[in-house]
Amino acid sequence: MWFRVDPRSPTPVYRQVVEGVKEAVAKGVLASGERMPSVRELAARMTLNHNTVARAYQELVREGVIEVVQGRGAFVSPRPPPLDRERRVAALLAALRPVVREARYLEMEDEEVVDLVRRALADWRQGRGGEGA
Amino acid sequence: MWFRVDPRSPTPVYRQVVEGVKEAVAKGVLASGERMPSVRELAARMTLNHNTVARAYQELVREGVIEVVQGRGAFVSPRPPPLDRERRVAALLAALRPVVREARYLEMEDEEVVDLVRRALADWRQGRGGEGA
Amino acid sequence: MWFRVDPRSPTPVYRQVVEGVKEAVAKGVLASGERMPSVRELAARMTLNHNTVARAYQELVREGVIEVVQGRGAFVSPRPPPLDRERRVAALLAALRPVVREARYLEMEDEEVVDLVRRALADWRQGRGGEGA
Amino acid sequence: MWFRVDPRSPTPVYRQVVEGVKEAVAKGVLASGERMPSVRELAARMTLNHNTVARAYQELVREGVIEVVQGRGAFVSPRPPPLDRERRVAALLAALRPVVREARYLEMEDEEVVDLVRRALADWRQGRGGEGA
DNA sequence: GTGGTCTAGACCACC
DNA sequence: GTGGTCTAGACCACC
Repeated sequence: MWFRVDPRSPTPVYRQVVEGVKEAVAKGVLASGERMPSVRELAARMTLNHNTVARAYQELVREGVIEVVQGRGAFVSPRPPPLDRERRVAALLAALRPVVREARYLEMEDEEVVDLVRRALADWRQGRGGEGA
Repeated sequence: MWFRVDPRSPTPVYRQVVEGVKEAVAKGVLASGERMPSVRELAARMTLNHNTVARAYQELVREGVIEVVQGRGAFVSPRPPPLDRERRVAALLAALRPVVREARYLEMEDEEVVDLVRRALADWRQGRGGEGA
Repeated sequence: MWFRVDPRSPTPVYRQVVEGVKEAVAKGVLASGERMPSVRELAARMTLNHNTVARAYQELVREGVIEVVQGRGAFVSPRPPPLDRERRVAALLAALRPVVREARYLEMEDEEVVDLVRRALADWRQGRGGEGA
Repeated sequence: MWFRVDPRSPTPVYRQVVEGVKEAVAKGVLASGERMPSVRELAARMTLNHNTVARAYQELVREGVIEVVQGRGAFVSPRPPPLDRERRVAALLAALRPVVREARYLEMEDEEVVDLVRRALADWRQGRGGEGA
């Protein structure tokens, strides 16, 4: 599969599936319009409960990552339209809050934080951004 | 109080208290060595149960943010020693992963992400980093 | 159960549960990977509150003794990796301090102390290491 | 003073005083029959509450480490008679239990544990066994 | 069914 | 007065 799931992680399994799929899309492993495996197929392949995978798919639909066509299966969505994107950028900004808070607690300089971000971006590119939640 | 708590948030209330206190320390609202309100007083002021606050204090002790003196109360710690800091920087890097993942999913350029981070850092400085958990 | 708990002991009950479980693992009563009784089941069997047992389990997770799998229960961990072990040896050394102090107060010779330790190790092997906290 | 006390330690202050005095006796800093400072004097010198020191003295009497002579003050006891000693050796053996338990959990060999004990004994002799509880 | 969290209220050791 | 622990009972997310 394009990602792994750790049942011992504190992040719910269904959430890990959601993130795993998004990551696969981000990395181009799953292309726009590509057909997703069925809920039961993915569940079988990853030895997960199909209810768990179903819930993940629901969430992915809600987040606009995939689309379900009646009786024909699920497909990777085209990239979200600009408006939606704005909302996501806002979400990203919100996601940065705990990071900034911790950085401030550690009395890090702005540039130190920025350097760390660049490093995180580079890590990802080198494929080292592979697992975990 | 220096922070708010949302009982309907998925993050547990005691965790929100932990983050709230760390944020207060980061912002200088709580100074090194300053006396914390007693567990019961904070609980009363925030209309939480004393057990919930006690758990938060224990977590804060474990994270080195506060220190408890026998029957006298809790006090804000002096800043964590540099060694401890290293471990925290690593934690910060880990905290950046989901952010990077989302950014990649949004097909943002590195510099776009960096700009967003700079904005988040600036927002904080302007005191707009005030609420949420 | 594989251990007993003394509600009047100065060591908190939840701590006694932690030690009891570690002892069971050390003795092989609980094998690596084995499923732990559920929090509520153990609580019922020991006539403790489920909260107390839950706290013990959380502590055991933190110490790497058990692992919790989402909605399926807790399991005994594989043995801690060597690195972690180093830290534990240090802890063991620290735990020896009060023993040494008492021995010195009793004016015991080094070899007397060592003999006592050998005896304690043997006692354990003979299963006489069974009770107390 | 012959020892220090850490108010932030989880071990009660009065207990630290007890251990501190025993350690001083063990090290010969306080000799048999020597006069102890009065409760209030020791409290003043260590900036502790006199109630705390009083409690420690009570405990020291109970353990046979010091003796109080009506109106004349407290004195370091002569070393405990052999019978008493036996009881203490038993106590020492009991104190070894948690150490043995942890060692067993770590799957340490007997000789490894013995070596660690020798090291702890040597550490003490080199005066490195000075503080902490 | 499984663990995790929270309130409510009591009790305890320590200072 | 201060933090720590425990029982009782309710509720929740996850699988």
